[in-house]
Amino acid sequence: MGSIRVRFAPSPTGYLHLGNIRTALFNYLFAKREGGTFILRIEDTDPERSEAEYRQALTEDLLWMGIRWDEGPEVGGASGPYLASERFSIYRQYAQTLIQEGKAYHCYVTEEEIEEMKRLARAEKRPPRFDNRGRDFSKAEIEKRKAQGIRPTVRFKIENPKLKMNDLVRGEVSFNLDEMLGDFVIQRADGTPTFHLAVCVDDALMNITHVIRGEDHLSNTPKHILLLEAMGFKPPQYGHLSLVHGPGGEPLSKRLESVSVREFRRKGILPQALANYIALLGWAPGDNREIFSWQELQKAFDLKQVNKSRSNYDSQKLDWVNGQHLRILSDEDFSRHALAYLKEQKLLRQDETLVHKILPVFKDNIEHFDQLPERLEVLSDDFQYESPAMIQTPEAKEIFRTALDVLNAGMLLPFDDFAAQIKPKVKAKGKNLFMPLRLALTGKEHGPELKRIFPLFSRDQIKKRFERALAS
RNA sequence: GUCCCCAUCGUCUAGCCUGGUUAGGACAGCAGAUUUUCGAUCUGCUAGCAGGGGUUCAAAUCCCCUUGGGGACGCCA
Repeated sequence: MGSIRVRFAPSPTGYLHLGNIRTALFNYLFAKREGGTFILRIEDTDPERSEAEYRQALTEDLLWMGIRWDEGPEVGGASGPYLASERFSIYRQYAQTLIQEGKAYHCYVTEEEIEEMKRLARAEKRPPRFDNRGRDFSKAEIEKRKAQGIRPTVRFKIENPKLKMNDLVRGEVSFNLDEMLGDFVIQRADGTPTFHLAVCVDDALMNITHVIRGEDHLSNTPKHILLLEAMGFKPPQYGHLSLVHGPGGEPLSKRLESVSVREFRRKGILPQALANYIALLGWAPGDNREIFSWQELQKAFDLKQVNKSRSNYDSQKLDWVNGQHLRILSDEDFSRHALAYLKEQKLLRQDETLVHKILPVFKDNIEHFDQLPERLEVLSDDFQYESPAMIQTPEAKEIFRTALDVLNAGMLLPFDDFAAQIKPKVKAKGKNLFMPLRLALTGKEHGPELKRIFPLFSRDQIKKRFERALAS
């Protein structure tokens, strides 16, 4: 089945968020599993909202995730161009043909009239659908409106009131179009196409076999099927993914920064961890596995097992998944990824070789990379103490004095032996002994095991730190 | 309002199609172990079939209704 062709067709009107990237991922996984083709198409049909910056960000985010398109911007392909804005003349042709065949018409109804109509409908508790009034304006009426300077839209005629489809994830779905759909606009008064015309023409011309998209498009699907058929094309198979919502159940929006792909990058989430987590939203492998590598994910993912109900984003579970992925990495891979992150986010403040050497120490200890800069403060000699009170007690001072004595008495010992020497000479023990030691050495209450941190410093550095703690 | 979709622990889910399970796993929470500290790790515990009616010897599972949630109803996508 190498003939599968899917597409991800975002509009460049904001940054990609969790829901968008999930749709992209499911398309990608679905296609790759069958050896199919994944196409990226930019749906910038609305010049007013589309921005080049977002287009750039979008491809960057996709690539970061590890999603590569076989056809699309930059890479090209046989069905290009892949920017809707470069295809306007094609859409216009199809609109023209539909008009000639009597399947669409120039509509001289103004936006003001439609507003008024909808307002009325709502007031009377009727569905606010277009009443098709522009369909049979008389010649005279049209001439009159033309004379007033009204530019027409092109509307597609809805003729079939009932429609059934078989959705890849939801099964059989039927629509009663009579109640909900009026003739809809396929070309704006300024001659630009609407999304409906563009997707249908593009999907058909690009030979898309499966359209996997968000459930918000489910009610658009009858429009698309009707349009496609009117143009003489066979509609693709549709699959509508349930939407992901925020932690409180609120809908995700492109303005919600906390769920944007860029925010996850900033936070230092690994792309494979994000993919792993996102895939688990609405899909489960059937066994009890939770952690997947990219390869395992590609192998295991099956659109048939995607469930129909909505899900909520839970940052705690994402963090956990990311932590698991971090721990799977070898020390070397961890350092490489972490360093790349620090550089990308411009957070590298210390000597690179030194940082590279110390990084593995934190591998078992963090959930995402943005916790690193704070941890790396141990490398500088003048860090702030997280809880100054803890090193100012008489017991703490006693510990520091003893530590200095031990240091001065002989050579630098491994941490366990070092601690063992201090222990019998001071009153404090357990937590009360180790917390002051940790504070004096690292300035923090949390961190890796002290015996891993200890060997990274010279005897002089250690001495200085205890002297400083003693003086604080 | 109308149409469409959905409904298992607080959250993500398995089980539903093909009725018989102590309703399984994970995150979070709580407790313990370990680490002479925190974190990480390990073990255990708490917690769920939205409600009502059918069908059936038997219903999370099949059917209907109610309720709740979501989506669509744009010259946005």
